[in-house]
This record gives sequence, C-alpha cells and structure tokens, in this order.
Amino acid sequence: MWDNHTMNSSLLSGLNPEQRAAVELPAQSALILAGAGSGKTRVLTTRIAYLISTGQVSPHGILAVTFTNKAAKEMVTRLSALLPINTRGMWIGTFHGLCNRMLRAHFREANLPQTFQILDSGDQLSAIKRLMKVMNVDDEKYPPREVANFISGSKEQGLRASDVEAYDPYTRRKVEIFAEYDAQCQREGVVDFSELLLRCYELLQRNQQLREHYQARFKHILVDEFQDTNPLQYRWLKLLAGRDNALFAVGDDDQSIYAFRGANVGNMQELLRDFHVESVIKLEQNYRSHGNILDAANALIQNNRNRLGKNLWTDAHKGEPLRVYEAPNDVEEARFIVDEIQQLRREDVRLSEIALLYRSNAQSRVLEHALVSAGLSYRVYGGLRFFERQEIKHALAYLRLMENTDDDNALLRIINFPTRGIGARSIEQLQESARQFNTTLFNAAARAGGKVAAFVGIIEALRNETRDLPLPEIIDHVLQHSGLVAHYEAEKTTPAKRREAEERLDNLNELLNAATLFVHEAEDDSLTAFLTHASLEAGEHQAGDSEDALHLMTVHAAKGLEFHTVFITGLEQGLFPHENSVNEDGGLDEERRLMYVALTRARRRLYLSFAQSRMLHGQVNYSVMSNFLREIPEELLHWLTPRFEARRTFSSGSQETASYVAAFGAAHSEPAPPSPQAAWRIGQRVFHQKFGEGVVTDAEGSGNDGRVQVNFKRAGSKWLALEYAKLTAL
DNA sequence: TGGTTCTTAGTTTTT
DNA sequence: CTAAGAACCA
Repeated sequence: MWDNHTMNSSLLSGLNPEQRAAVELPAQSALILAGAGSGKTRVLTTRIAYLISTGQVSPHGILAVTFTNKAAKEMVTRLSALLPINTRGMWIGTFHGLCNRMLRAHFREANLPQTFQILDSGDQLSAIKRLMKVMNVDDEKYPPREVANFISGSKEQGLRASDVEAYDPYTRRKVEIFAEYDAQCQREGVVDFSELLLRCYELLQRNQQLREHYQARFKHILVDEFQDTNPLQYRWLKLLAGRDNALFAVGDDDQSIYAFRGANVGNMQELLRDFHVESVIKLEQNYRSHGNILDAANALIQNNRNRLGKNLWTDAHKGEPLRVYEAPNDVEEARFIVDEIQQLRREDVRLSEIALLYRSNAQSRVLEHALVSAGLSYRVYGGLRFFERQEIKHALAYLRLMENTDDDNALLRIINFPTRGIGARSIEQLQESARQFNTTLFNAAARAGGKVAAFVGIIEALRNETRDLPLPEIIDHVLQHSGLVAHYEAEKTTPAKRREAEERLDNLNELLNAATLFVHEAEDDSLTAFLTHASLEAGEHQAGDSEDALHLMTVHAAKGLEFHTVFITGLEQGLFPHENSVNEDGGLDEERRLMYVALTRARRRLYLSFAQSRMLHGQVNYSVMSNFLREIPEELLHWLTPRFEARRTFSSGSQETASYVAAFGAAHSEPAPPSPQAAWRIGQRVFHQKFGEGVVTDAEGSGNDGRVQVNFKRAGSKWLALEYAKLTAL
C-alpha cells in the first residue's frame, strides 16, 4: 500500500483546473469535451490512476476502451508510469479487442468454436464474393463491396438480417445475402469485425448472469475518442454500464471524421440524456500549437452548425502567420514544398518533425516523386499493412486451416498456392461435393482423390508435425513445408522479380520474428492467440522506424499526431473539400472537421498550398482555391505568392503584372486571352481544345474570374476556371 | 494453369 | 495515369 496523499498530489500536479476537475470527478458518468492538444490522454490515464490510488476501485474494476491498438498501448504505458501496478490483467483495449476477449472467455455461451478466427475486411469481401457466386447473385447489380458495407453497416447499427426492414426487392435481396453470409460464417467458425461487437453485445444482452457479472465488475468504464463510436458500440457501453456504473467519456465533436463509416457524433448528446450527465467539462486550453494556428482552426470550425461549442486557446505566443502558396500546378506545388523542407533542414528542423498531409492517397505520388528527386527520405503512412501482405496472408491461411479446418476462406486461399495442379474446375467440383454432403470444403476434400486429397495430406502432416511445438517453430515448419518458401525462392528468375521475391521472403522471416516477439510479450502464446493478434492488429509498420524521415499521410491518418511543421496540400475545391462529400448531407461539415484536424496537427509552422491545375485520372484538372482557405481570417495568413484576388485588379502591362509573370511564369506562359464572351449561360454548348464538345451545367463568379461546370460528351463533367480554360461557344 | 491483354474505376477506412 | 480485376488465349 502506498501513501494516498503524496500519490494524489503528485498525480494532480501540473494539471490545469479543468483537467483536474475531470480527474477528480465523483463516481458518476461524465462527458469530457477535449479539444485538440488539450491533454485528453493525460486526463484519461490520470483519471484511472486517481481512481485506483484513492481506493475507489481496484485495477480489476476498470474498463478502458479505445479505437486503436496504438492508443490502448499508450494508455497502458502511461498508466504504468503513473502507478506501480501490474497492468497486464487490466481490461484496457480496443472495442474489438475487448469483445474478442469476452467471446474467447465465453465461447460456448456465444455459440462459437473455441478457436474461432477473425475475418479482416479483405477476408470478409472474399467470403461474400464466394457466397454470391453460390447464390447466383449478379455482382454487377450487387457489387460485393456494397454488399459488405451493407452487412457491416447493419451490424454496426445493431441489426441482424432479420431486423433489417427492406421495402424494395433490391434491399430484400441484400438482406438474403446478409442472412446467408452470417450462416456461412457460423458454419465456418469465423467472425468479421462488426460481428465481434454484435456477438458480444448479444451475449451480454441475452445472458443475464454474464451481464450482471461484468456489470458488477466494471465500476468505471472509460472511453477515448467517444465521438467516433457507432450505435452498436454505444449500446454495448450502455449494457456494461448498467444502472450503476460510471461512464467517463472523452471526445471532441469537432474531430469527428468517421461518420462516413458509421460513427455517430449524436452519441454525445445521447450520452448526456441516457446517463443523466451532470458534469460536462470542456478542456479548451491547448498545449500544442501557437496562437495563430489555433485562431485559424477556431475561425474555420465556427462555420459548422450543431457544434457542442468549444474554443481552443493557448498561453503560447501568436507565433508565425500561416504560409500560403498558390502553385500553377501540382508538380510546382511539390517543388515548392521540397524547397521549403530543405530550408527547414538548414534551420535544424528534423525531417520526422515535418508532415505532408493530403486529402486522398493518390496525391502522395507527385510529392513522393519530388522527394525522391531531392533525395529526401520519407515514409508514407497508411499503406499496405504487415499482416495484410499477400505472402503473410498465405502463411496465416495455412496456420488457420490447421487450427480450424472449417475455415473455407483459408482453404480456398491456399489449396492451390503454391500451385499444385488444383484448378478452378477441381475447386468447383469440390464446392459442389461439399454442398451435396452438407460439409466443409476440407471434409469434402478428404473424400476426394488425387491432388485434392494430397493437399489434405499436407495440412494434416503439418498439423501432426507441429503438435506441441512452440509457436515460432510451428510457423517456421509451416513456412518450410507448405512450399511457400520454395515457391518464392523459385520466383527469383529476372532481376525485377528477384527483388520482389526477396522482399516477400524477408516478410515471411519477419513473420517469424513477430511470432517470437509475441511469445515473449503475450500472456497467451497459443497459435489461436497469435492469429487473433494478426487479425486485430494488422501491424503498424516494418523496420526502419528509427530513420529520420518525413511523414506523408492522409489527414485522416494524421488524427492524434502532431508535428513541428505541417504542410496541408491540395487545398482546392473538389479535392479538399472533396467533391463526393459535398453532395452527401453533413458531408461538407465533416470535410471542415477534417480540415480542422489538419490545422491542429501543427505546433509551430503551418503551410497551406494549392494548385491551379493538377493531374487527376490522367487528365489535367483546373480548380480554384478551397473555400476552407477563404474561411481563415486574412490577417493570420502570409501569402508567399500574390493573393489570388489581388491579381484581378492588375491592369495589363503594369509593372506588378510583369514581375508576377516573371516570377510565376510557368502557368502563365500562355496567358489566356480575355474571353470575348462576358458570361457563360447554363445550357450553352461549348467546345474545349482538349475535352471536346460539352454543355455548361453550372457557373460561379463572373467574367473571366469565374468558373463553369461543363458536361463534356467524352470527358464527363468538369469545373473549368475561365481564366485558363479556352472555351469556344458553339 | 498461367501468363497475357483489356476494361474500368478512381475519398477518407482506427478494427 | 495506373492499379486491380476480368476476360482471353496458349
């Protein structure tokens, strides 16, 4: 036992009054509105430490939920630093991780096999495709992607197939697929991500004894990033909280950027009502950014309706203004960024302290190209993750099938990989026979003869040979004897292929390392546990983390991170905000929150850049500056190029114009002659040199400064800046 | 069965 | 443009 008094004073020292109030709240439900950089994680972990050290609850009675494994890990790390306790047995994890834990503990009650496997999004998609083939569903009319979203979306609303109300034949068919898909998963002993949550929710709902057990246990439930919870997650929390437990939710409605995937910010309002929350505490003091950056973020986000309301402030200096750069095109934008980074390096800013953010992944290309040319090292985040690589998925499929022969998904992935002469024809026969005998593919394969039976022999041999071996040895054995290693060794034919094959072999080796590490760190070092780990933690990044490199990522991926310098690139209408979002309701607001997240990533320096034209889908696209940039007060900005609007007032031939053209000539080497046409009318037929014939469908601005939307016969609908696009009336 | 060419689509995606 | 997937041929 330690001295409560000293422990508390050291715990609470350094907290501001609001943070402290949040930490010291009595045991009742609360909502903490925590702005960007306001010390949210610190409050969450200190709250846990406080509850434990004041004896209000034992570590055993805490349930702490996050969305990412990274956040969960960080919480554990920080907690261990605050308190001399063993965090191992504590229930701190992601929604999915915790649900998995409960389902494993009560697999019988949940009607699952002990070794049930978890399908990631890719596995789920292939399971759906396979099923749709069996059901004879037209995948043109029902794109598997959409069906997958429909199923996951329904589950995230807490709905089973039988609960979905379908009023049209189209939806009815999707519901049928949904029902069949669930039946298939059940047969095969697998669960997808949303099933993990729904199954756990149903388990607690139906099983009074279990529910009461956990309700009695978790007196304090703490949730991070509460604005990102979906309806099912919220119901799960409500169920566990029951009538008496305290739900401590931390979130920021202004940083809700996952509504497109089912997150429901409305949960924050519901929480206030359902839990009779008396204490809403706002954490508005920001410890991250300089004043100008926060002022810009505040000004921007004020344009959103339906906010809970919050304004960030800081004790820090105003700092520099935000630097704005208008480039003639995407390549020049990248070149500018490279120049600035080289300058920053001379000022001793480390590369790893600089982030290049963009709205969509495709934008990284141009940037990467410029960085490679300049010899600057960088790292693109959010690419293919370790456990999602083809060769890793293959290796895992062997392991999964050994563990659970009902897993048809796994079987289909490897029955002919490496190739062993089992083609589409044989597989079809196998599926037919499995259906006939109402059994799994593996069982059907065992009855078959020839190559198919040989495959069954391979799996059974692997199983027998690895029985009772430690995990890394199991994996090593499987890699060697499945033929995977030999397959990739044999791929080393041409130099180009050799590099690829070597990389894949390296990754397989890395899988072995991952398993070794896992055995050392995990409480449960069984194969099942490792496979679960592989599904739930697709694995951050491979080696090379130590190198000083720039960070390239989407704005979504940047949430929760911070950098000395941030470049927000591609600030153009149609790109950011993205045109697809503008049509969805609430879409523009979500885009604005995304911009808010982007702005608040920067500690000291922020660059905002946009390009007049950019290569998109292989065609040059012209666009105008993002409205989000217009929403930032002028006095916070420092334009590195002449301001967009200012140029319009130039009279031709003036000195200013001449110097401007000299400096930024690339895009203006062929200044568009003033169009004789004063304004384009909607419905006007026009001709464009590159896109051909089209019809004006919309117009903005006036005269030569505006832009028009033209629906081209060949090239589709486009927005064109009249200043640059040469349109002829037809 | 495996390599080729053709077609088509192209936001964001913690698990 | 370019990457993935399907259709297509050897």
